[in-house]
Order: sequence, then structure tokens, then C-alpha cells
Amino acid sequence: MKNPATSKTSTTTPCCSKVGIKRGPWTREEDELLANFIKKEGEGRWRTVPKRAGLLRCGKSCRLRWVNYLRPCVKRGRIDPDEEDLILRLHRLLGNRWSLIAGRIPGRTDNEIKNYWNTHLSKKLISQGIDPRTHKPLNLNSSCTQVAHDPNQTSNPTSQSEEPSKTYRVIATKVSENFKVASNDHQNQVVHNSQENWSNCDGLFMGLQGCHGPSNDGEACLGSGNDDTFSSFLDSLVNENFFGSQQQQQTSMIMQSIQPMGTNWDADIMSSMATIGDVDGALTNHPA
DNA sequence: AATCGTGTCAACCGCTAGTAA
DNA sequence: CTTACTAGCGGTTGACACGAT
Repeated sequence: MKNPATSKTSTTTPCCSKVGIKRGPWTREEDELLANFIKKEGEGRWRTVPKRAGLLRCGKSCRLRWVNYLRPCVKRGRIDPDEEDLILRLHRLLGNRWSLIAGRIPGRTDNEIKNYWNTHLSKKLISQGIDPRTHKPLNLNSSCTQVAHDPNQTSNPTSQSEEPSKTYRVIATKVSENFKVASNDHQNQVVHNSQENWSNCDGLFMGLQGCHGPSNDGEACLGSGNDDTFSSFLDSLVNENFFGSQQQQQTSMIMQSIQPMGTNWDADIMSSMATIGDVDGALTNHPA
């Protein structure tokens, strides 16, 4: 454990004094206090929550407890095969972006998925001879030519050290950034339909957030309009059919749908879009 | 019954992006 | 523009459960 006194100086202040703060597992009474308080006051202003709720916890701890355990839409229990498959696909697409992955799996939290990955899936992949970090076959030297999930696909010899999922992640990140720009632009009619949802959803990857959204019943905040479009877009990426026979039409539709008016996709995204279906090209064109 | 090793997962940590002042 | 604050993220830790010896 790092010693706070010797750790790198941070410009941020601690979320609370460590003196008099309770740590460790939460008790049932604490859970009830927090849950009742949030039901009454709503989420947010976590730093002040402990004091207002009468808890001897730090705000961070309260937030974590709520998000990972107390929130009504949190699903408990084993992760079923369908969810596991989805996690694998999303991880290949997004890497260790646990919150994004969790956003696509209703009821599951980033912490739960991260734990499941570290304790189950990474070992499972290793046992199958697959590098859990790169999703490439293990023990392949720099001249490897095969991508783990598709033996027919060949990787680019010049980018052998690069994660196959890197390009996907670059695209996902960039698209999400553009999505956020669009969603925050109140004058942008293209994304106007789902403005209410966007503005109320927390998290960066709004269209991917499952139960992080504003709805009262814990349903995903995905609604009609562009969030649906983007959701479908990501689904397509996950299902690897986005760049199939409908590539051109879909790409065009997505671009038209989610590009903020007056904004141009940067060259990276356009180039990635054009080549992502071709692993060789995608990896070649995107050094980072 | 006691000890040890391993797996699981809740919780904590530092860091950073976003935003308000 | 700078500073301070907040929320959220991913990595890591450690307590606990449980099976093996």
C-alpha cells in the first residue's frame, strides 16, 4: 500500500478527512441510512452525503456503495453465458473500459465486471491460449499473423505489438467524445431528440450507459433517436457485422445521424471507419 | 481439528477530466 | 487563464469463504 505521505503530491484535496471516518464493510444500518437518504434526496453531491445522511463514511465510499450495491437496478448473482460472451466482445472492443462495458450490460456494475474479468475470464482466455489483454493467441512472436477471434483475419506485420482492440478503442473513444459534444450542444437539432436523456445521463459514454441514466425505474436511458442509433452502432461493432455488406450505407447513416452540425469528424475517425473492417488497414493506419 | 492455499469480491486508493468560481 | 472542487475511473488490496491436505 502506498504511503500517502510519500506519494506523489496531488493538487486535489481528499474527499474527506480520514480522521473519524469508518472504513471496511458496510453494515445493514449504514446501507439503510444511505439508501433512504438517496431515495429522498437523490444522487449527487457525494461529498456532503455522509454528513447529511448521518454516516461516518467518506463521500467516495458512499457513492461506491450506492453504485455497486444499493442501487435498485443492480443485478446480483452469477453472470450468465450470454453476459459473459458480451463482456468478452466488449472487452475486445474497448479494452479495460469497465464502466463502458458495464453500461452495455444491464444491472451489472463496472466493479463486478472488472472482478469477473480478473478472476474468471482472463484465466479462461489464458487456458484457451489467448492473451486476455490483446485477445491474440499467446506465445506468438512478432511475426504472428492471426487474430484470436478470427483465424481468417491477418494482422499487420508492422503493428504486431499493438493490441487488436486498440483501434476499436480509439474509435469508440473518439466517437464518444463527439457524441458528448453533440449531446451538450443545445442548438444542435441533429441530436435534439434525445437531449433530455443526454443531459441527464452521467458518464462519458452516454449512449452506452445502461442503468446510469435518469430514468426512475432503473431502465436504461437508451431511448429513441440518436442514442438508439449509437447503441446500434456499438452493437454492430461488438457483433462484428458493422462492416459487412451494409458497410457504406450504415457508415453514412451513422455519420449523418450522430455528427454534430457544423462539426467535422476528424481524420482519425473517418480513416478508422473506413478501415476498421479490415484489420490490416485499421492497424496500419492508426499507430495510436 | 488445524493449517494452508486459493478464489472471490467489496472496498479503497490515486489519478484525471470536467466544471464552476 | 487559473484555481479549487467534484465525480468518476481503473488498478489494487485485503478480508473472508472454502476446499485440500
